[in-house]
Order: sequence, then C-alpha cells, then structure tokens
Amino acid sequence: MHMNQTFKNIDETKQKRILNAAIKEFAENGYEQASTNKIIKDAGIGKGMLFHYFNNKKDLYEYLVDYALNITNTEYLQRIDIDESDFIERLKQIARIKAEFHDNNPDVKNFIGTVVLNDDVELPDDLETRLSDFQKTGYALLYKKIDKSLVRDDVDVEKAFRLIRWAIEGYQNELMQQFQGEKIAHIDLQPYWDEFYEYLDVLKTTFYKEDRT
Amino acid sequence: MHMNQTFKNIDETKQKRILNAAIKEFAENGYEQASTNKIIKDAGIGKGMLFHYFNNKKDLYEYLVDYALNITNTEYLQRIDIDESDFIERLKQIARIKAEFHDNNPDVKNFIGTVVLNDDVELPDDLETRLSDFQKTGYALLYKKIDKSLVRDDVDVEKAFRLIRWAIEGYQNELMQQFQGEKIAHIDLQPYWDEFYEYLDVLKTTFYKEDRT
DNA sequence: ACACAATCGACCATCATGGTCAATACATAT
DNA sequence: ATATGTATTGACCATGATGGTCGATTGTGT
Repeated sequence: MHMNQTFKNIDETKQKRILNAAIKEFAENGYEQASTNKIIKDAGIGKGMLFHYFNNKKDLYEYLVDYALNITNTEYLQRIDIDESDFIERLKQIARIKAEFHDNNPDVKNFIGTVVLNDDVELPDDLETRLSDFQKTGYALLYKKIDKSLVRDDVDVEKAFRLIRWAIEGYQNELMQQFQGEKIAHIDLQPYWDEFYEYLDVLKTTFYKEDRT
Repeated sequence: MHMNQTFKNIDETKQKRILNAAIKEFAENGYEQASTNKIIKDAGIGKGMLFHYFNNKKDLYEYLVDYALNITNTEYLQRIDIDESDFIERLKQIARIKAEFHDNNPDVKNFIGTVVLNDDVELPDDLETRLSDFQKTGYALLYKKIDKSLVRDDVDVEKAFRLIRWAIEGYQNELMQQFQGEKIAHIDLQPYWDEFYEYLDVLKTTFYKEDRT
C-alpha cells in the first residue's frame, strides 16, 4: 500500500499505464506467478522505476488492491441508482454501468475477483476488512429497496430474483467469452444491447405479474 | 498421446492416481505453468517413472486430452437420455449425471475447459477435431428432440431455453463455489438437490404453459 | 555549468523447471 | 543362492525466470 511519493507526481496517463499493466498481470496470474518483468515491459518503463515507485512486489500488490477498491467504489458501486425499484430494470442499469466500468478499467473486476479468492497471500487488516465490506455492499445494492410486488404470486420471490440474476449473468458471461480477444472498442455493441433487452423482456413476461393494461 | 506400454500394465488404481494428479495440475495451471514435480509428488511416484511412462511433458499432456475426451464421452455424454423431451427435466437429468461424473473424475471437466481455451499449445490434428466434435455433441445433446410446445406462447422459445440454461448453470456455479475446498464427499447433498428441484419448479411455473389439470 | 532528480537495464543470487541416468530394489527363474 | 531382467528412485544438470540492486546515463531547472 505504501508507494514512493514520486509516483503520484508523474504524468497521470503514465500512472494509469503502470497500474493497468500491473493489475492485468496480477489478475491473470495471481500474486505469486505474476511477473514484475512482464509488468514493466507492458508498462514500457525500466525495471528500476517500478521498484523506485513501490519498494517491492508486495507493496505494489497492496497498493493495487487499495486502488482497485477505491476506483470500483467511485466508478461502479456509487453509480447504481438505488431508487430504481424494479429488479430487472436495476439489473439493466447495473449492466450498463458495469460495461462502462469495464471499458475504462479492464481487468479491475477480474483483479478483485482473484484477490478475494486468493488465500495464500495475507493483506493488512484494513484492506481485508475493506474487501469484505465491499462484497457486502455489492450484494446490498442489488436487493435494497426492491419492489417485491412485481413478481407473480405463485412463485417464491427470493428464488425468482436469484434465477433472474443468474440468467442475466449467464448471458453476460457468454458474451464476454465470445468477445474474448477481440478489441471490444472495435465492435458495435448496440445489437447486443438490443438483444439483451429482448431477454429482459422475456424475463419480465415470465416472472412478473401479468400486465393488465 | 504416445505412452510407454508399461503404463497400461501397472496397477489400475496407480494409473488413476497418476492421471488424476496430472489432470489436476494441468487443469489448475495450464500447460506451461503445470509442474511435473508437483505431479509426481501428488501421485506419489519418482520422477523417473513419469518420464518412463510418457516420454516428455507434451506426450503426457496429449495422452491426458485423449483420456479425458474418452472418459467424458463414455461416462457423461452417452449417459444422457435423449428421450426426455421436457427441457427442464433433461437439464435435471444432466445435473445428476454431471454430479456423479464430477465425483468420479474431479478436475476432468476443468481440464477440458482449459484445453479448449488454451491457444498457446497446439495439439495433433486428430485431437483438435475430436475436441471440437465434443463441443458440438454436447450442445446437440442439450437441445435435440426437445418438446418446444411446453413453453408458453408469448415468449421466444429459443430465448426461453437459453435463459433457463443460464439460470440453472448459475445455481450450480454458486453451489460449486460454496463447496470449494470442502471435501464434497463429507457433505449431505440431499438438501441441495431438494432446493435445486424447487428452483426447477419455479422455472416450470414461469416458463411453461399454465398447468390445466 | 552545476546540482539533482528521473530513468534505465545489466547484473545478482536464488530457485524451479523439464529431463537424464547411474544406482538400487525387487521379482522371477534356475 | 545366484543370476537375470525389470521397476523404481532421486540426485543431478543445464537452462531460464524470478524479485530486487545499483552504478551509470539522461533530463531538467537554475
């Protein structure tokens, strides 16, 4: 978590280049297997600089966890509008935020994922607690102030919500897998959003009360 | 793919021990990062034997792909009853087969998954074709001879099926994640099967035509 | 021209890797 | 018992990657 002050003073795009390179490497290989050599090559800096900014690998790692948590909070969690009480609409909204976040910070979500799973590296206590807080918050933002009355009466509401969530995540995962490798910037995403909305409509027809307009 | 004949002659449980150890290591770390040292330690054999049975790492890998494909075909794909025409019931059936398969051959599914994803190692042509055939077959067994008339008329059948599939996979993934680490043999799975069936019932109520009994 | 910070990459000790092979342990047959 | 042949081991090797250091070079501001 402790970096040299000089790091904060350098060009911001360079900072991002380094952070993104490091996050990508850690996300793909975990702490132990991640290579500082690959990071500096990817970031386009000399070896000396990395260990000048951050004393050692572990400090870099902890700084990244802190950074990733911060950025995820401000650019993801806080953008979720908790006043959208329709569950499916909220998931739609979250999907857009998630996509935008992924555009601006690829690998950050993956990185946090690997950090959460990783047993074999122990973080400082404060980071550890922030991590678990983060998970709870994410869960809460999904379900808080949701209008349960939209769901048809003949099914269990909790089960319905989870099924809806899983179905949507399944769609997203399949898309992600499909796009793997291709530069996402070069794809016209609109047709996929359209298709996504069609799926959401199906979910509404099936899980929500009959529309009596 | 080419192993020393002696391998086939040794004790069958020992064969399995070696194969499972190797599959686990490759599944968790991919081809390059997988360590033959860890494999022999896990299998409880000396270094010499591994390279006596299989000439080198790559031969071992190819033998494993062949083995995994065979076992998955005979113990998984071929067990699926294609005459169950109710989509959700077929998925239920597949879930049971999948669980049993996972019990007998942990890591095999993961292993094949990593093999499919891996670009940076090229298999012999025949294995490559068997791999893609395998994927097609798996897809076909899901949808062949399915009765589309069960789905309510006001939603797109294809979309409905995919949503159902994703929802169910989501449930299974969440369970898997939850069980991670704990020896699955020491858990009483029945309550989870019961819960699973409840979810299936919800899916039937929501996606199928109204039950007019 | 000077001071000082930023930056680089050759270099280091260490370690894990895939693979080898001389040496054993073991079994079987005579 | 002895001899023969096979199954098995693990110390050993060259190689390459690792995290980290540091003297040298470049750049900047005065």
